[in-house]
Amino acid sequence: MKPYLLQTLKELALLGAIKNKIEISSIELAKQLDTSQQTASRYLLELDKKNMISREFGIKKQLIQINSQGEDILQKEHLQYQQIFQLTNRVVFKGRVVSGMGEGRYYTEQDGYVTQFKQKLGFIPYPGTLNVEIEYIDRNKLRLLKNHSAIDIDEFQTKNRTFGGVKCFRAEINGIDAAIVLPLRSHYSNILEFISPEFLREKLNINNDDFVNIVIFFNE
Amino acid sequence: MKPYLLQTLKELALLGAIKNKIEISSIELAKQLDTSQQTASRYLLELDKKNMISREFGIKKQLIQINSQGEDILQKEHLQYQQIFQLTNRVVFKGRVVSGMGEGRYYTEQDGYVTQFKQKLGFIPYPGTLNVEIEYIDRNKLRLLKNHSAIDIDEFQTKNRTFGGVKCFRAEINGIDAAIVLPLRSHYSNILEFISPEFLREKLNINNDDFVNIVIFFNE
DNA sequence: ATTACTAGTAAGCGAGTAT
DNA sequence: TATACTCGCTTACTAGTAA
Repeated sequence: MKPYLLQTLKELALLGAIKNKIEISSIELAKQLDTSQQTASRYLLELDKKNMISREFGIKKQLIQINSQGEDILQKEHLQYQQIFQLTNRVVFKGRVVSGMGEGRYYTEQDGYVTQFKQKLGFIPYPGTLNVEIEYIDRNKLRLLKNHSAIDIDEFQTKNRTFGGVKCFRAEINGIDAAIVLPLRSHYSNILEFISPEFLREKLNINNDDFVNIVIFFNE
Repeated sequence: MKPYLLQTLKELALLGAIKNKIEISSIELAKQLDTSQQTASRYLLELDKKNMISREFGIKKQLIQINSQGEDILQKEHLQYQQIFQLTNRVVFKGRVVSGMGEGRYYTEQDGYVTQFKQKLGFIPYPGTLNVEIEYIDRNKLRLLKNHSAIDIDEFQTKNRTFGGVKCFRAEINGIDAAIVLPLRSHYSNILEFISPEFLREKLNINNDDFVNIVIFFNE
């Protein structure tokens, strides 16, 4: 979708062309878009050709209505602006499944963690973590995790050693409820570790190198 | 604001560049925008020149943050999408003050109307109506008034004649509370008639041909 | 009145490449 | 590695005007 066509579609929507036919001449539209009559006419032809709008010609002006395909595009755009300004209680990532070092299983089976997961997240994790490497471009968003208060899993002792504290956020991976765990004493990483009551690889039917969609939720 | 610069700004915002500096190379941005590295670089130069973003150059990539001017633009855009999809409980017009035929005063002083205005709108109107001719382009939105349920003022009889029913909507004119009255038995008009507890021409300090901003509210 | 074609001009694009 | 310049090519724009 060319940016100028999107703007044109938005302008038509603002004039009420989503649910109704609106009566507008190319010169009026041109004035709204601050361009020439010829350009407005061309935009309408392009939108019509792309099946974004329907047109009817009267004796004088034309009747224009945005059809479902055009409305979809506007709604997607709206969603993006909501993501920027409204839905700051969540952040969206894309990533690729990678294999862990096997240590996820060791940690997620420690009683000291398990009881806290049960209490604070409401589930006992399936042993092991699913590791997802965040897409290069989305790594900028990782710092958002530092700015939001997490669900804190406290450090604890066994007779052998100390297990460090962990931060958690509720999350979805390909639409399935899960949580991410961020060890407090670890440096910045591009890999997120997921825990879930179920075996995610099986539940989601995913393997290494598969792409997944991730949503992370912040507490209010 | 050129449409493609707006799109670029939106993409940067989606990557988190509103509150944070994000680390992004021109080639990464190019991939997001589905264009070439050179074009992405040029867009960033243009945005910088227009003071929409701030840039810092590290050894490798650049750090980019959207500044307040850029954020304003995005917020205006967001507002427009909200107007399209969310704030359908209101509609916005621009118009020009015109003189009525003097009959507004006759009608707004009829007891049969006054008591209903008091009861259903909560105020006794200042005698007379303020007439506003709706901007040509905004006339498309007038039909929205037909699709929403109004505050109904019933018809009534005096010993001399029958006064017809009227539909009302709460409204604002240049930010001041008022209401519009639409006679049921009248054809489609490009002129809206306002009533208000106060003398609007004085209160708003407006004369014929002055432009006014109108918001009309629908019940819930 | 309109819409929209033609044609000449301006703006935008990206491969190559300097830095 | 980056960013961003030059320059040839393409796309977009609008004045004039036909329909």
